[in-house]
Amino acid sequence: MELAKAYNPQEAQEKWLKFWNEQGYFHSRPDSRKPYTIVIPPPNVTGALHMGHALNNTLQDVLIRWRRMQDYNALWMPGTDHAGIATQAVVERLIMQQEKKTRHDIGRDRLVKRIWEWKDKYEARILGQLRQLGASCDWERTRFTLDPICARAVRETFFKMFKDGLIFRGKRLVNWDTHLQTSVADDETYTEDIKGGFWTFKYQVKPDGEQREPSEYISFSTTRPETMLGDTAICVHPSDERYKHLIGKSVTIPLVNRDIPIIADGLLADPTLGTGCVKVTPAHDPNDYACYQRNPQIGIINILNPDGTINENGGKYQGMDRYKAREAVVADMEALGLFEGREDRIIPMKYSDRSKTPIEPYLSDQWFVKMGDPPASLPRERGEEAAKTPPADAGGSPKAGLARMAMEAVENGHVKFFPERYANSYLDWLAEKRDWCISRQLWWGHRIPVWKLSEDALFPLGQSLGDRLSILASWIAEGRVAASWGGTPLRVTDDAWSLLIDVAFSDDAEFVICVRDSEDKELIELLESAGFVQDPDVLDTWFSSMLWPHSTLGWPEPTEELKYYYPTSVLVTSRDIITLWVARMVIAGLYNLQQVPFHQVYITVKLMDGFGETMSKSKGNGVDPLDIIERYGADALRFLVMQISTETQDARLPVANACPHCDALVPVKQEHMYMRTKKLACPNCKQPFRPGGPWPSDDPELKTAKQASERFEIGRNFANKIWNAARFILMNLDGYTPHAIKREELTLEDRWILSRLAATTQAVTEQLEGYRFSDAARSLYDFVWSEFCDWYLEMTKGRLRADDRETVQRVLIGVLDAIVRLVHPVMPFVAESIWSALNEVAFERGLPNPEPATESVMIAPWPEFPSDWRDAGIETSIVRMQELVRSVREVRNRYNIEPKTPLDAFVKCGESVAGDFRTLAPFITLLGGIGTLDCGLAVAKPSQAASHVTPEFEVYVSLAGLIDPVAETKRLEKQLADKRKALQSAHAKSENPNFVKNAPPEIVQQLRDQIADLQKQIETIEGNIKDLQQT
RNA sequence: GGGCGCUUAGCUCAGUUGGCUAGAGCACUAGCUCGACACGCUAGGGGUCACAGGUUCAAAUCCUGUAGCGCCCA
Repeated sequence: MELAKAYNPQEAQEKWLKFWNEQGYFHSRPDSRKPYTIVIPPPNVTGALHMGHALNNTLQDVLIRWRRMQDYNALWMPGTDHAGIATQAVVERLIMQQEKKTRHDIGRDRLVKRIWEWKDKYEARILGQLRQLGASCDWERTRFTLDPICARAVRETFFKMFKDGLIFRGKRLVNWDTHLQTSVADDETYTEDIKGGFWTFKYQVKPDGEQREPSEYISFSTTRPETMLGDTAICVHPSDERYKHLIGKSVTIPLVNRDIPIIADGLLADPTLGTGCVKVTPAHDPNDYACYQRNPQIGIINILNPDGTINENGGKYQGMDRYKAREAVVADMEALGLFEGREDRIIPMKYSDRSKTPIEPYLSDQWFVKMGDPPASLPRERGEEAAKTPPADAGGSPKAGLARMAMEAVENGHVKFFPERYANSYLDWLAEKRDWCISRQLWWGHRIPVWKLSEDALFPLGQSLGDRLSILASWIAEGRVAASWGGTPLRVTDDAWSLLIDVAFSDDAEFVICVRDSEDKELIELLESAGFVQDPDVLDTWFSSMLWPHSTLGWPEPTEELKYYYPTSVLVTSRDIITLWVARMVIAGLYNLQQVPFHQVYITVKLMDGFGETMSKSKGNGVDPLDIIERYGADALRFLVMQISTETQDARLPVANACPHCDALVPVKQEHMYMRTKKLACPNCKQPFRPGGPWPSDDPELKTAKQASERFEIGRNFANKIWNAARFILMNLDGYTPHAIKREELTLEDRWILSRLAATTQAVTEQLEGYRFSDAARSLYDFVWSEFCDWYLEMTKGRLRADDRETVQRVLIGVLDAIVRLVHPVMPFVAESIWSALNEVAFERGLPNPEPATESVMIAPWPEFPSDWRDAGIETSIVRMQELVRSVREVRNRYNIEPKTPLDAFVKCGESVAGDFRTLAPFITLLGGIGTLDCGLAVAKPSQAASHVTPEFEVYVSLAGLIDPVAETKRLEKQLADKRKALQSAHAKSENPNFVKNAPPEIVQQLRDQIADLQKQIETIEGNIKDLQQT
């Protein structure tokens, strides 16, 4: 049988994806085997997958395919994330472009419908990309964070937390996007330096009531004068002598005619900056807000409407846009003679990534999850289930809050990070125990299941107060709702009811009810008809993502899957969501199930472009995995991913444009990014093209380049190398019969390759166990290419032409079979191609005893060989042979001698080395192109010869009539100088008495041996130089 | 500002707890169409391991500092 001359990745991908799918190999269901589970980090449905996703998912597939071969019941759970704000913003922008309408124009229901359509489209695209990559996900189980199963988990978790008092309502300074009119998370903003101003104003200090002092002024500077309208204090440093006497006095803000105090705060005011004195606007500046929290007596005033105009607190400026108000404030202050100056200044300005408009810090009502520990004096406020702590698997201390529980899971080793150092980011972040703001002013997401009593609907339930309370009490008792009043969860106890009544008549505190089941329509209707309205906000996307490891398995239903697959085995993700996602998943797992969601977390490297910049679509330095798969094949992409997955943080991937005319690769330069360059001339064919990038549409005039990177060639070449090794073997299988192999039938080189195979198999297994992907790729590459192909295959060529070739055929097939299995997790397509070809001609195969093969390599057992196959002696013999062969080849190359002209070689060496060489003589002569090979202690060196000296043998290649004594002498002298230098440093070391005293004996002995070898080699080379001069 | 990393050949990267004369792939140079493979074969050139100190018998490796770069958190 004969394979095609080169491996065709496209053909293989198409064929095997279909086959695997039809066979159902990706599907897993609980059985008696040990489970191995990975949940995919769900990609956002916002857009298509990029190389970073390809990297992350390749590694997961490698692990899944490998463990599946190890007879684990492997489940890879796929799915996608609704990615609240990102997806909504994309669709809103699209609608604006196409129809010039805002979300308010089209309304909530229609917008959400449009986003679902977007989601369907991109989900299909993303899952298609994963399939092309070869991802062996269990597609039948595909989930979406907004589907009914996940929604149920979200609802139940929210309800539980609400009931346990872990969810509360609070004020918070948020990043407000005045354009989209929503808050955005910190990671949805970016900062740019802009030209701004730095204004200095002064206020008159109010004299004390008793004393009548001459007027004194206090000066301060600001980059945002309009916020003056919301100032509630002037702040100085407590140690600042200039202002000490003013602390406790007050000033009047003339524009709104309000008195504010002068306070001291060492954290906010910096005496070395400007006037040393700052204004405090708690509602519109994070630092000022922190100051307010330390000094709550100063109060807090919000001056902005959601659209960025000034509200009623801004007095006569009400209704003005904030930037118009800034001008007006400056002008008015100047008119009052309180303006002292303005200078230009570069200011870091925070922008919303979604609308590209400036962010305003804005105080608003939000829902939070409490992360800290409950106060020691209070009983643990947890539901019955969670109260069973400490969790069986997590070692949570009984009084731990959510953050503390998750920290303990890592501290106690229930969750391990690879590389270990990432545990620090996790622990540091959790240690802050900052409450988590979970509400988002969006329409796309899980709606917050809380109903509030509207202000004008008092006493809504039933006829009398008693009826109302008993209805509510019965709902709470049935577990259908949880309620809170003024932030205090209500329980059906006498004490709690009396508390309720107190609060109800004393305060305007909010009365809120959380409904457990979205299908409890009757109850919801009753609530709404009684004047309750549902909170319009949705939950932060991470609230549903944190449940992913158990929501996908059907929680809160006690499913068979949940019991079998949870906790999962490992999470593979990127380091920038350790806090946002990983930590919260641990929290959710412990809270809902008392068990960690995964035992190990592998953090992948981050991909950079050739300039060390992170890849992004907007820069145009990103790469579409499908372009790479099309150009180099999925196996090539996957191999590169393995190769760059080292323990360090970043991996650079220089990107090039593939010329659409001649296919030459043109490196991407920084000036091409961000669509800055519209047209490039190909340096090869001189034709113009448009560089790849985030272009919104095709250009009919100018073809756009696809992106590529030379670095994928290594994987493509490697796949082809394996393919051709298989091709060679399959061409030489005439007369193959399966049979057990006896050790005594094996030749030296057979035992060598089996020794190396056993070593490689063990190494790769250990490397995968330790997530050392790059090392595993290297082990495979070196063994297959540099040992099996370069040497062993060459050594079999003579034997395959001889009559007694059964043994070598069996060894060849056996090693190939093992290679294909070892390579399969990384390069499944080329592996399956070779496997199926082998199945046709050598269905029964394997070492040491042949067995019928499985129908697919996917379900073949992972190789494992007896450790006594390792043979250090034989490995040394072969290494020695390789050096001999290389030294002869080197002479041939140096003298430019035709490959066909045989060279005579004389090897002076000890008897045991000579014995090895004689055994291997057929290969040495073949591989080195040697005519006569003479070895032994008594070998005479030829008069005109090139020489090569090693500690164990000296080679002389006869060069009668060809030798150039001058050049040869020069070369030997260079060698001599190197050896002498090495000897000198070795001597210096060995003569140091401390070395002998302190170094381990084997190191000392090693050095002595080395010195002896060097001395002998130096003598020999000196002799050879002398001989050369005599010819 | 705090934390975590990185800096080794022209480029991209290895270098496991300090221990032979620092490696690989690509690129480069020279030579090979000999039936597995030009996505290849053979050989070669190329590095003061960012810099400055220190610890040690011994430092690319450990410590301190400096410079540059990246990421996370504030």
